[in-house]
Amino acid sequence: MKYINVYKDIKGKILKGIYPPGATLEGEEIFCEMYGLSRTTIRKAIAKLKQDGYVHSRQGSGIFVNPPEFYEEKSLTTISERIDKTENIETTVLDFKTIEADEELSEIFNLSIGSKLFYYTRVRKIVDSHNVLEKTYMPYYLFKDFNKDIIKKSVSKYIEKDCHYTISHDIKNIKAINVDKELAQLLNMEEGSATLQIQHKVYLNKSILAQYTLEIQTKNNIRFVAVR
Amino acid sequence: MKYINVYKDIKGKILKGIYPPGATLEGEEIFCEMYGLSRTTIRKAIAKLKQDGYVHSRQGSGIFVNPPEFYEEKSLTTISERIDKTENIETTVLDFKTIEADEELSEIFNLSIGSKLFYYTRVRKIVDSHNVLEKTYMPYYLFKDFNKDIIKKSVSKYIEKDCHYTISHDIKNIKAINVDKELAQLLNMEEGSATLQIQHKVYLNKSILAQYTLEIQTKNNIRFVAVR
DNA sequence: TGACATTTGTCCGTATGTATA
DNA sequence: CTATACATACGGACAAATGTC
Repeated sequence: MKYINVYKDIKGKILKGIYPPGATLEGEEIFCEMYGLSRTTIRKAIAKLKQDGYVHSRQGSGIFVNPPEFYEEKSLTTISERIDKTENIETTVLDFKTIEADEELSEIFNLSIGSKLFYYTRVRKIVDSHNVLEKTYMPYYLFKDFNKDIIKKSVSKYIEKDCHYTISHDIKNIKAINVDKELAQLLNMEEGSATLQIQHKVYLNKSILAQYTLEIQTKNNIRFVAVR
Repeated sequence: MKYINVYKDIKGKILKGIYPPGATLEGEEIFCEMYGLSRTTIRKAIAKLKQDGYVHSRQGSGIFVNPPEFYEEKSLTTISERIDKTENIETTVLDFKTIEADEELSEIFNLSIGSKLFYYTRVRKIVDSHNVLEKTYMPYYLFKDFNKDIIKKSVSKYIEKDCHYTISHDIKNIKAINVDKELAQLLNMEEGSATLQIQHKVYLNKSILAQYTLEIQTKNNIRFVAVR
């Protein structure tokens, strides 16, 4: 875990402005001496910095600090994930109950029609930012002791820490939708206007679907940065 | 470049189904013998396979082939980039002219109002798939010999190969919009319905904006996969 | 429960290739 | 042309997680 410390150290210096955007970093050899580590380890740290968009490198030239838009708001951080990092989120649970799967849901979860599912909706307000409405479905047979308190906190923590499930991957589909009457009222938007809907599926090992969420954000915008 | 050959070989076998989803790959040591390469090199190839979503690995366990949704349609490949790979695109140029920057454009490009810009619109039909409408602006002072023939082919190649500029990065913003009358006719969509608009900025070194594109796709859907 | 072999992860030192200035 | 700096590659050693007996 030495390389991760180097990564954190350099990342911190970039975020603090000690290495400003456009700056040339010390060469790999210098870093080796500075941290007293081998070049392999330094390069692993640099590789992670590159992967996360903090720096880029050119052979024969050097390692350069990227401008902030490279690493801000990257890769579609929907709110679900941000909860673990900042506590600047107000959560209101609107609804929580168990329902029976209709045809659509049974197909999504690959369960028989009528199977029990947990269903909840919540609004999350990112302080000084936008609102998010989430509608989530989770199969009952996987999460028997699921309850309302968990929803106010972090559901993903519950899945991984309390239930000891391993989250394998998630798939997000982004779509434009017209705001309906219900949404318009809840999020204070204009009926019929266009907004982004994010469909979010969380999978456990063996492609078991653990969570199906529809997210609507009042902020009609998602940004990506790609480095050549 | 040895590792990239290994990468391509294994990737090919995954795509051909020789390694089906869920399969366990040969261990690293076996690969070393098979390809006659060191473990470092094999690991570099595996690392790239992991990065591109083809496989994942667990310490103490092995290297496993991911299901197709892990590597399909990843990371928002807008059409602009796909042109280099497949020739299955029909391009129709609808408009090509020079215009003068209004307030909005002058701000986007950081130029004074009235500066000359190239402007073109084109429709691209992905064979057996969907349509894309692009509206693009490019500053005149950077691309004096720009012409209609280039637009029919690859503009990004023109920027890099012919003009010898280096593309530093690009930023994409996704937004939901209501389809207006013009769009509805061009792309055979319903007026007022919601669809995705991708705003695409291409930057050269020193944060010079070389290209500003608004893209609208008839396919109202973008997918992402993230692996834990 | 514990011991053990297997497999990936991390790390070191060194050498050579290649793009850049 | 030369020096510099990153990229690729080799081989070896130990750590940590996993699965099995």
